[in-house]
Amino acid sequence: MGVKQRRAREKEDLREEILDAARTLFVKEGYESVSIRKIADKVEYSPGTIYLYFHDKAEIMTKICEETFAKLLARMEAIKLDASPPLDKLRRGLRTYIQFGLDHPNHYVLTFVQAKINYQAVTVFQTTGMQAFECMRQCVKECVDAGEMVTGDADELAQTLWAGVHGLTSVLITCSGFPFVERTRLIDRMVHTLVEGVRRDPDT
Amino acid sequence: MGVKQRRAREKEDLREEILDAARTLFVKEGYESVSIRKIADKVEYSPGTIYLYFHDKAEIMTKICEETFAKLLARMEAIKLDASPPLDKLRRGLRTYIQFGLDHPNHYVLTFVQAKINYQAVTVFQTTGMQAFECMRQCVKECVDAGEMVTGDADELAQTLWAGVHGLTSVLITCSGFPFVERTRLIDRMVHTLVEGVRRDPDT
Amino acid sequence: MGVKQRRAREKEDLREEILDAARTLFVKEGYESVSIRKIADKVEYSPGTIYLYFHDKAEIMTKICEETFAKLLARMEAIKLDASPPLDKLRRGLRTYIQFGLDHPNHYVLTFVQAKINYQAVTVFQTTGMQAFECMRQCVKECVDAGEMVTGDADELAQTLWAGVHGLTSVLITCSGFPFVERTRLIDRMVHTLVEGVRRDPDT
Amino acid sequence: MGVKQRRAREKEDLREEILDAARTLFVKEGYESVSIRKIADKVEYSPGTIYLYFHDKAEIMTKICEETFAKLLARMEAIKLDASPPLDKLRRGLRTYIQFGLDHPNHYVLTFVQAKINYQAVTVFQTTGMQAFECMRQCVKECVDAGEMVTGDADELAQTLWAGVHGLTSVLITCSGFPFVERTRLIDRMVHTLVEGVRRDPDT
DNA sequence: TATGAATGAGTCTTCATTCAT
DNA sequence: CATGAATGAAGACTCATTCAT
Repeated sequence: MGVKQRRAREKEDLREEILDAARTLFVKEGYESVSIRKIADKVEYSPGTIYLYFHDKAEIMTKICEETFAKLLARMEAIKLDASPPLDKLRRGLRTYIQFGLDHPNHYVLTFVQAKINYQAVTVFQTTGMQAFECMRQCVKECVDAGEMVTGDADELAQTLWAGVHGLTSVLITCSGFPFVERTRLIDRMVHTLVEGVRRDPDT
Repeated sequence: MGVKQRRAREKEDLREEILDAARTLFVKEGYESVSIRKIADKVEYSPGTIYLYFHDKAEIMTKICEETFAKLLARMEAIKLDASPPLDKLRRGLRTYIQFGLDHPNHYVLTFVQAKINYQAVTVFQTTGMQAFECMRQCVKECVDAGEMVTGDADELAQTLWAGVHGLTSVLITCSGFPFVERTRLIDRMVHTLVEGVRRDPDT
Repeated sequence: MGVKQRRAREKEDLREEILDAARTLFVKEGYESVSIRKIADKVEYSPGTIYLYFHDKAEIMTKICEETFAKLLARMEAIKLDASPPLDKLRRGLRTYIQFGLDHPNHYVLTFVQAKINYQAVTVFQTTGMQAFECMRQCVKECVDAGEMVTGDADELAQTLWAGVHGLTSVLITCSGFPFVERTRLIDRMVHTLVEGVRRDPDT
Repeated sequence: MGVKQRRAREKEDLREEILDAARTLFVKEGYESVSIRKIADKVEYSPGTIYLYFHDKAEIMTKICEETFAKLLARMEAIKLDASPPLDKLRRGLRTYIQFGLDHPNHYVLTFVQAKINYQAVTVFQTTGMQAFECMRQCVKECVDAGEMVTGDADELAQTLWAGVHGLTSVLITCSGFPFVERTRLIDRMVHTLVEGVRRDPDT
């Protein structure tokens, strides 16, 4: 039985290697510009071998998106356990999202910027993707319920906050030529601005 | 001389038709997935004809980006004439940016989302693009100078605001499947949130 | 009538300009690699205009070959008037042939090297081309008749001599990288060798 | 291991078939006029397959030239072993060269006539090509050293002889329409003429 | 499991040529 | 006479995919 397991692990290993290679290449050169051959070369297997692990090129992209969402979801769900006051929890949530993008820029840009364009990995967006968004919605909901936030639809507020952090995350990753001020200052400012912007006016 | 002029106009017309067709296709299928043939088919001319109007495929993309920035810049510069109080002017600037994206979604997404990835139209980003950003920075500067805004680097603040409105604009255009709340509410909320977020605490 | 003549001359001029441009380009880049557009650009007319002067691209090549043979024939026929002793006349004929090639390397290589490959300008080879060869055959014939040459078929001898001078002419033009000894020495040597080689052994 | 070997041989076979097809077509229609498709059609494979064997069209030409020089060099080097008197050896060398061209007309004309014009296979000309020429130079040198030849630079003499035999070889192959006298007589005559032409005058 | 060979459809691009003006 | 616009066919080359081994 040991052999079978090792085989399974090895198989899983190669699968992961292929995903790694593809992700890197997709980000660097764009989905369409990456050929199966290039991926095969990078993992040092023949092009045909790729097809033993993935049905076609599109499936590779799909798997990468799924991976991304799974990773993101894991991080976001960890927030749920946070017992800080609601607004702090929200702040942490926003930071976590941005940090996730910066920690996995390839995953992030591929999934949230390229995938929407070059490829329709629709399903995963509507399942795991929504779950991740749901985490943020929860944080907002708690603030609203705690009376810490301006009155308003939790969806509306959550979508606004998400759009804000996504905006910063994506430009930080993609606009490499832009003369940004120091990254941490920008992140702090964004989080601060968004939270202050939706916070209930203290003296009302 | 009339003939020559008519000719010139017709030529300009086809040029514009090609740009329109290309823009639509690029947005729908991604730069790399759009072949010259597809563009030619769409305008109902032969592939060779495209080359009478553009040097190559890349030039088509470049021209679209230039067009976009020129349009955006025109709208943003109009803000400068606005004589409203600084914060109002800033609000108007943010709304103008978002509205521009929604009015020209193809232009916007191509230039601000795809171009950065699939293609390097570097120059125009560093010239006209920076000019457009400069408009926003000016608005921010005025608020700071008028003491209406939290103390802080104008660049830092302007970059934060831009990232915010870009975030909303891009998700509204690209995440067509997402269950957004009503668009105008979201825009209002974003503008309100960002401005309140950077505004000087009134009682300090 | 003067206008008509001028027009006719101008027309002839452009025709010649086109031939000049084409010849140069054909030699530099090869027949197939030269487009009508390149020729048109070089003479600063539109591609369509070329077709007012030549039926198609092949005809341009044909005309160049005809021109070449006409020029060659003119030079070779001048030899006929030479009243020197037969062997001297032959020597002069051989030199004239080589010199023609070196004076008009473009013409020569195009007609005698490229045309045979890229294009079949058959007719002119069999008419003017044969006339030029006939001149050489005449020279040989005179030597034979004067008893200055080894007994043998005049055709056989003439063909040998022609092959010899053609060999030298063509390698001098085309093998630009080869470390040839000084050109005049080589020409002298070739002419000397060929003539001594076919000369009647003096003591028999 | 037998399978691998058979595979390797089959691969080598197709490679050779492609070279054969290309050589024939290049000679008949000229390098530029032959498309990869035409070659593919001739060997009854798809165009893409050609690229599994050669990097690009130019490489096919390069390989043909290399093949030619290798074959020529082999024949010429065999001469070195010849123990005949110097002049006989030289005669044999000249004949060998001509015969090589007539035995491999496609190889010859491609390499020595077309390649120089349509294509720059520079390297091989300067290596193997020079080695082949060196053989002829050796033969000449031996004659000079043995006092059998007119005094003179061995390079000058060798170049003259080579130009002579090349001239005959190339016209015999390319001027198919020309009314040549019988081929063997022409060859005999050329060899005889050249050798007599450079031979030391016996009574000096 | 892995591969090497093969292919058909497609890529961007160029070109000789035509024709209305 | 001259041209600018247009095109259909073809160019070299790439690629996702299949399949026999």
